[in-house]
Amino acid sequence: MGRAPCCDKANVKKGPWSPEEDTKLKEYMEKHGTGGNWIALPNKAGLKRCGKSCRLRWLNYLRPNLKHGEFSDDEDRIIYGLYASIGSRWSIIASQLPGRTDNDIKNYWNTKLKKKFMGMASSSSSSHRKTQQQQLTFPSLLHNTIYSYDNNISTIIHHHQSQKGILGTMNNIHHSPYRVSQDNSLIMFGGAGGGGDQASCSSSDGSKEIEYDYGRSSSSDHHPQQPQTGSFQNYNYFNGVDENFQKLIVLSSAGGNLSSGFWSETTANATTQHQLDLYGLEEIKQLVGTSNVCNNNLNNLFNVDEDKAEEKVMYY
DNA sequence: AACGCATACAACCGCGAGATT
DNA sequence: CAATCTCGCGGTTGTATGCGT
Repeated sequence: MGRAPCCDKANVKKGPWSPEEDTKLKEYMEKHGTGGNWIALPNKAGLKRCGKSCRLRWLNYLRPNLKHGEFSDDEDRIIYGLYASIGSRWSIIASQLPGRTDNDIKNYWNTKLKKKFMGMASSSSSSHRKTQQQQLTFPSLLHNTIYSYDNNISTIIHHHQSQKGILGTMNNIHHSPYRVSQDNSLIMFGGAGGGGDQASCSSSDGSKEIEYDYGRSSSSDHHPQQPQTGSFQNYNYFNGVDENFQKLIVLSSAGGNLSSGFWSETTANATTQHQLDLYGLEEIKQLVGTSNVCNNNLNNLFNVDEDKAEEKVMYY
């Protein structure tokens, strides 16, 4: 009882596009556009291709103003930062990089950036062996990055924009790493529909580090104690901003495995994990102060009805 | 020169969400 | 309100090219 195929697979060409096909598609698109229907487009354009294939070819290769070639350092920085915050949401990441496609960025990440970053992360995760250079390099990429933000959270941003330490937030994304410098506490917004938001705080040498392992919103979410290969372990992310925060507060939407939140102490011999306590919405509002995080902001960030009180808050 | 492996990137596939019927 | 359709997304695969031996 599978889904009906989008086209007659027997009569469509697959594989690489020829220059002639490219020309046909390009000319058709420039004259007519999609007409709101990719499925019907191949017939109209005289192409023996599946509509999906046409769409992909156009979006990833033929459409105007696409950038090809090397990614700049700025683009690297943005990809790093966004992947750190939201994971592999390539379309959202692409929306922050004009001229780049999600496919481009995905390929670039998988083939180059991931290795570059994992090298940095693996060396930094052995925090005791961290060099000063490593501590400085990665956070400095992100330190002053302020992404675009929507009006719903502008209050927060404006309140803190002038203060050192703000890492920024992203348009329409409610999982923004975020630091409240007042009273030296640090708040991180986590939250994804299916759960999978993990955050931990580890302390090995007296300093505090945040490990924010942003999982995927699926039932296969990995456990924070077992960081998923390829996921972002930004030990240094906050560490580079301020090592002296006193509190870690994680705000997250309903669902998921918030109860698995923990912080850990690591010594040469062992790692001791400590469960995080859960606090309710009202409590966190008292802790943080509604001038910093107002109801609307919370609701917008979490996209839930406050009355349902589904938000859970971890407070360390 | 030939081979095999690694890399880069284009393209495909299945699925979920939202729109439409 | 259910069934169907289309779009868009993210994971994966396929293929061309580069590089080392």
